Amino acid sequence: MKENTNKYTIGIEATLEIIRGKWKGIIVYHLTTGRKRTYELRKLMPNLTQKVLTQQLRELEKDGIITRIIYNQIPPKVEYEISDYGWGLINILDSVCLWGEEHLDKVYGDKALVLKAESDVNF
Amino acid sequence: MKENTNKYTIGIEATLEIIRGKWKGIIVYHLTTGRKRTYELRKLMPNLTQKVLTQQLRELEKDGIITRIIYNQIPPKVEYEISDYGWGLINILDSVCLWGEEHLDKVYGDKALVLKAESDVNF
DNA sequence: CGGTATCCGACCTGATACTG
DNA sequence: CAGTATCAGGTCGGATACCG
Repeated sequence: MKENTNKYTIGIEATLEIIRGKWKGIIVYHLTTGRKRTYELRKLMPNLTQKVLTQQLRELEKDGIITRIIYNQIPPKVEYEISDYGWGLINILDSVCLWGEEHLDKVYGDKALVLKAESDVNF
Repeated sequence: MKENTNKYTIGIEATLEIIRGKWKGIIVYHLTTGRKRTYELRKLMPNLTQKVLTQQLRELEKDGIITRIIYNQIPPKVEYEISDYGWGLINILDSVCLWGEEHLDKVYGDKALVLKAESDVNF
């Protein structure tokens, strides 16, 4: 059943719904550097299991954030890419990320900066 | 035990962690219109139980987003207010909200606009 | 009035095994 | 290589009852 369709009161809820998934932020982050194959994503996120990865990718696809490109061949090949629509969200989230990093600085001090240095992109 | 201190890889994770709670967005939203007493918040969000409200407020407080003002008196009086630090986040989230609203338009069409009209503030 | 304690169910995530 | 199925564990939110 579950007719719990209590829709959002404010825009933030809608956005949150989309990136709430534990890994979605990181997945999208990795896609900002370019189209990726499934196993590439797996290598980039070793702690993320196949199942959950697929799951989260499906949701992101459903929300129109990413595009799934299927090469019909053997062995299978699938690539994921941020859609034009998705880029709109990402550009916005960029400032959120900056805030988040500053927040980390405040809360954890320098420790938080370690990982930051590992990437060029902010998001 | 649980030494799962796998800290964030990117800023977005930190921010998400803060507003991930199901009600946090809405709570903060209501506080944007000014300092509120506990029972005022409860009236504004009838579907939110006392326990969860307190819970989410505590977390927001821990993260420095809101301030808890305790009047030491009988009967008790407590007020919640967005901190200066919290406003920093909110200003940023504002553009996220706009995106969210547009997303709603895209996904649900006009239906999504109903609630939008009920408030002056974007967030 | 504001908050804590306890219990429970739903959901989300993860481990493992298997399919085309 | 990419994805599905199944099952188990943890976390979160919600209902209820009680305390200062």
